[in-house]
Amino acid sequence: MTVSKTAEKSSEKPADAAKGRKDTGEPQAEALQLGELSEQLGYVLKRAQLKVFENFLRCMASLQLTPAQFSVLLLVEKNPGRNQTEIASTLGILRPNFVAMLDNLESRDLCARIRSTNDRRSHILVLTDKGKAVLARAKKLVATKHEARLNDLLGPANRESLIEMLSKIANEF
Amino acid sequence: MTVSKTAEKSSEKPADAAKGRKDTGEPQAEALQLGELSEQLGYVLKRAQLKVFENFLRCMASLQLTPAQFSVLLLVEKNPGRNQTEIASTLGILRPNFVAMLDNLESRDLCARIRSTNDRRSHILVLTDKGKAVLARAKKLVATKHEARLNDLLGPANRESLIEMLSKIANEF
DNA sequence: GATAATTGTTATGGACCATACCAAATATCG
DNA sequence: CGATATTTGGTATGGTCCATAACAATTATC
Repeated sequence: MTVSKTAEKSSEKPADAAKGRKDTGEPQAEALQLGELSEQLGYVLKRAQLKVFENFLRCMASLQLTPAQFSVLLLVEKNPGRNQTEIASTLGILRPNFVAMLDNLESRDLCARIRSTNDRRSHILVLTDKGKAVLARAKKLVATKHEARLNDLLGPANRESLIEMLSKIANEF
Repeated sequence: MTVSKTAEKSSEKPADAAKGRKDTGEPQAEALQLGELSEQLGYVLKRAQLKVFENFLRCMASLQLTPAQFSVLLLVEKNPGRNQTEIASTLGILRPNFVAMLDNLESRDLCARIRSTNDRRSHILVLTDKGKAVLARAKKLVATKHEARLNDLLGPANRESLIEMLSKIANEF
């Protein structure tokens, strides 16, 4: 049981040992200067992404869904009857790596592979009833506990603006 | 040398086989619906981060610097005389994983470990002359080829706004 | 009907991340 | 002072994610 304990301690937040501590009077070494790093797109982007994923996992702890798994369920629900290759490639997942992922979801009875009658090579993907139910609960958790945090932090207008800019980067950079 | 070839082919861009292709008239299956996925913060954030890192690596191909290595050089330059633990923890890198990274940079004569005279346990980190020169060139490449792209894509005002919002998320989410 | 292409899969290796543990050096405290 | 605890850099190790090669079954192509 070392893993679960590890997840809570998390990896010591960067610049935390240096920045955000109350001065207790000890002769602590001065904090490091981030310098130009705090203006680097990649740096701040990666940092933000880690924080968001971390928060996502906490919010979904009761359902045991990772961001990747959630995205698969969302996509399968929106596009029922597609095969593994289509779902995987749309998410940027390579087919070999998608196999274990589906094995997991299927073993938990969240989705199912069905041999296509048209093309007996391919597996059609469908959400099970349990999968639909879990996804519905997941959506609510994400909306109320996760995405809501963004509104609290940035406000609705900025939130929309942020998503839009990130989409633009993801598609046109 | 399979790695470098791999980096160029990249992993097939998501939603590319479905979205951005000219209609050639073939009876292609219709594109998948992204649905709520395109509004998910984590999804679009991760996607954007991958694109940005990918572009960063291309821009730095001549210098062979990864984003992580670049951040180390930047931080050491800004904070000379700090030891491994301080630099690593500020960047969110665990000490054990920082060792190989420094071995690499040191073997390329970009930075050096110096035994501290005060505390003979710790290694003070310094950029070598070559390290300073390489970093200077790296900064120019990043500014002109990488970060400039963001201005072209979003405009200066939005760029600033984006960085600010991402910083806020990284620090307060 | 022979050959090529596609689908799901296995095996495998690399990159990155996290933990446990160790020796040397230092700090702490009786 | 000396025993004990802490810190630092390091090794070993395992997990997860990502990418490639190769394969059998099936389908498409010519």
